[in-house]
Amino acid sequence: MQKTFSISDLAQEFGVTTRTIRFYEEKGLLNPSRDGPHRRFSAGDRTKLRLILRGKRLGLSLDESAEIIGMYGTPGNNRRQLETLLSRIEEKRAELMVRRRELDAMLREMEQAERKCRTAMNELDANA
Amino acid sequence: MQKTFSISDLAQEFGVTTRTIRFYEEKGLLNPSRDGPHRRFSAGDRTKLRLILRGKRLGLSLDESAEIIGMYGTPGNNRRQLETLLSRIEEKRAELMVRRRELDAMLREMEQAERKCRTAMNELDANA
DNA sequence: GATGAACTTTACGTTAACGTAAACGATAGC
DNA sequence: GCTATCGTTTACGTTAACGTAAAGTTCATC
Repeated sequence: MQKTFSISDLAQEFGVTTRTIRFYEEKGLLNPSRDGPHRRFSAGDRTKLRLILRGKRLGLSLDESAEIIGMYGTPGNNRRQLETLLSRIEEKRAELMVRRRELDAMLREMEQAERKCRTAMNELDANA
Repeated sequence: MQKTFSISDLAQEFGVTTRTIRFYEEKGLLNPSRDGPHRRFSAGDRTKLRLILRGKRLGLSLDESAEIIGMYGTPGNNRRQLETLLSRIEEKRAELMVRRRELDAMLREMEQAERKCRTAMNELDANA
């Protein structure tokens, strides 16, 4: 008795078109079950969609998001698989931390631009 | 006697092709002067290129990067212009802060995945 | 003065991520 | 039984951000 979602449910909730969702399925990022010809999305699919869209906002490609999502599942039971997974996680995490630093730098620069702007406005006021 | 850079200087320094740099000029993101037919890039151009490429890594489009770079120059002297600029800066800054929160969330999730992975490995060790 | 390296312009090609349109099926309400 | 709504598949179109190839120029150097 799990809750499921239609394609337009998800499209509306996340502000994307149904075409987008079908495209993600086509690429293997989503695996809805079928109710006749109609897609039925699980809560897991919904979560994946949320992660994909967040990844997009952060500048990740769909393939990158797929890779990251793949890291979230239950890890395998094989030693070598676990080690491979762990190193891939570490690698991605390092990448993301670099991005975070760059983002922080950009934010600081914008704060500086804002200060310059306010200073210029104050000077206008002073000369009025 | 300012230092300038050739197109291949910058291409090599930043690990992009010359085509990429010409493309950015074509789009108005860079404005090198000319030495005969050859482009001469100033330190300012170099900085802009650096900002563009950083923007790309953060998932910004070239147009978005251009907009942000435009915010860094010396602000105008007109009151209305200043107010417009200030609100655009504020808007972009808010956007970037949202991204930062999302990036942090993703990083936390990856740390969690890493812990799960390590736990699984420890269990393998224990049962050996 | 021929060669090679670095540069130029012009122009068509490519990939990711969808948009858009056509043509069709199921189902609910009037 | 007609129509509207929601879904389906198939297939070609579009945009951003370059890649790639062709054909020519300039300048140092052998």
